[in-house]
Amino acid sequence: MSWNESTRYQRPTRPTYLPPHLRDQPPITDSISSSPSRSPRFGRGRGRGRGSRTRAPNQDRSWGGGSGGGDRFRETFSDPGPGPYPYSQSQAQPFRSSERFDELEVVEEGLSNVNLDAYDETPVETSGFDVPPPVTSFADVHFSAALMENIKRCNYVKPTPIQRYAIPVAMAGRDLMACAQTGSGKTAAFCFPIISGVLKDHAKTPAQILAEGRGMNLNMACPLALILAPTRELSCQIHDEAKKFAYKTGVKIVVAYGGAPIVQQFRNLERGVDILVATPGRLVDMIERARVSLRNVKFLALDEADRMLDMGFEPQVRRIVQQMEMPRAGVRQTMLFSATFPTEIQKLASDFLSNYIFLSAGKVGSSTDLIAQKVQFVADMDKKSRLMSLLISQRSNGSQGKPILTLVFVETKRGADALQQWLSMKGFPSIAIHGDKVQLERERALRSFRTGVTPILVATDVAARGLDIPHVAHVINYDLPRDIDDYVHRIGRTGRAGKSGLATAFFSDKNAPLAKALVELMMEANQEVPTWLLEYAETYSSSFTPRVNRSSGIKFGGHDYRRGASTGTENYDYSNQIADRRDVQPYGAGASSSYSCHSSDAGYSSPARANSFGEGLYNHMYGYNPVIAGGLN
DNA sequence: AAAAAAG
Repeated sequence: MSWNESTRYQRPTRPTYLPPHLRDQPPITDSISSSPSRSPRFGRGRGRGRGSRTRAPNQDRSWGGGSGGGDRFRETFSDPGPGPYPYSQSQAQPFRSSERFDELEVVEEGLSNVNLDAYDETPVETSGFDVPPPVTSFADVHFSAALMENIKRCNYVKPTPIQRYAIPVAMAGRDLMACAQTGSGKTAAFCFPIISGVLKDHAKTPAQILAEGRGMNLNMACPLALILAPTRELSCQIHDEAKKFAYKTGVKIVVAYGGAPIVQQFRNLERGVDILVATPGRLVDMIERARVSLRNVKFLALDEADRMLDMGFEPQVRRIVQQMEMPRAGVRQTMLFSATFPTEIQKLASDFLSNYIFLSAGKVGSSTDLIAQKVQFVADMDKKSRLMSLLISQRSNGSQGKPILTLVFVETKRGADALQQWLSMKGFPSIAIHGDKVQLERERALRSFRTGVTPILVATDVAARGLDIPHVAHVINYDLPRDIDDYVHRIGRTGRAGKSGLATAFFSDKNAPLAKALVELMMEANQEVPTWLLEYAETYSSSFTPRVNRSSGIKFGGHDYRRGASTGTENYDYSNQIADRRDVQPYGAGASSSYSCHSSDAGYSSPARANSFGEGLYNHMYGYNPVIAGGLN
């Protein structure tokens, strides 16, 4: 890196005396560059020299050694080490989270064991003005050496489709609305460019920074980037992941969310923050207390953006984005990511964007055919026994004695507790997570599930979106959601990072409104649809749905709504699609199946394909149990 | 009639 550290402007992060005549002024004096450096609280902790003193003593600096420790690092990192369960790799330490979340498993494997070829065939749609061309490798992007090193450390070998397209767009400073299948690496797609952007900002001279009118602020954090997420756990996860990407770059990342002591989070902010990851409520609180200002935000990312803009969240998010000190669209860079993007939400979201590029990676509907989807008709009163049958048979088919991580979604918080207690009573090690639990319990539940201590997690939709829990082999929709988008996100907790997974849904009478959308989604993903479900779909849609209905029809987005706009004086460049080959490794030992497929019609796969490996996994888990196998469909 | 997000 060529910047001269001694002349770098260090943004203040702690109440520091500033002569009144310098406040909120762009002073020319060089006292700015020398004054901050005297304070040990200043600086961004570049990992050496003065910066390292600013690190919290409990921050994890024990691994990785110096810049020459790369090889040793890789060795440690790729070895999960001994543990009760093979996924306890966070205990190998390389990217252990710091501070109070060091107990939260950071099991994100980068995309190390991942079969990236599974994504090669993904069709990608792009639209908007002057779409920057995709890259084929991270090396094609102009990332700084430190960031590139971290990308390697995380074992990111090559970019996923969404990363190939989104990263150049983001690096070009363009606004972005991105729709990509669950588990395909969205977090990295916005984190890499943001970290890169922050690094470029760090390289600026004091004069450049002051010329932008960015003054010092007493006791008020002014992050350069803001990442919003809909749940506390997701914001933690993004924080943990972003920290790995920013390791030893000096980029400071802080997380803020409710249910945890705000003072601790203030303390974290005081140490300096470049990138703030937050849930909306806590962020608003902090802004109102004048401990955070959004005035310097240059990068805004909304993860699960469609959720952030749905009915419950929209006012809060709109307030943050439009009514606080946030620079307006076009001044800041805004990136919205989700696996689903209903048209109505796209319209709302376009308020936040300026001349944006729309990306859609994955098949229409954004469900993935890496997930084998099964639907069983189960009357409500029979659900418990059916669940038990499923669990018993997969228990006996577990590979090598390892528990099969099973995520069971229910409708209500009370229902989650009740089912979990019943399961525990019946001898199934399980734990529940929902929004009525105190934060510590929520985190404990997640950890206990991740590590396999309780291989069954009963959850509400709090766990439906974004959470990356490696090795979830089975998602059971004990209660189906009302909204097909939620279904897409729920089943997306399995089949992540190129692995295949299984999703089983219990469909009861009251789910009739979902039938049509479910059928369309399953057909899109080349899943076998039971005939009774087809009948449900037809019956319900003909007699109960006079016209296009909220819960029927494909509404996940996957296409730029501007394409359909009749006001189109603009010329969009549509449908840039790629197709290649794929190989898939399912979870579990015995049942690997792979294939390759060349497709010329832009990635729409043959019906036989998805089922071929889906059935492999399915048979692996259930094929030996005639009772269960016979009871399906 | 649900869940989530501030306390």
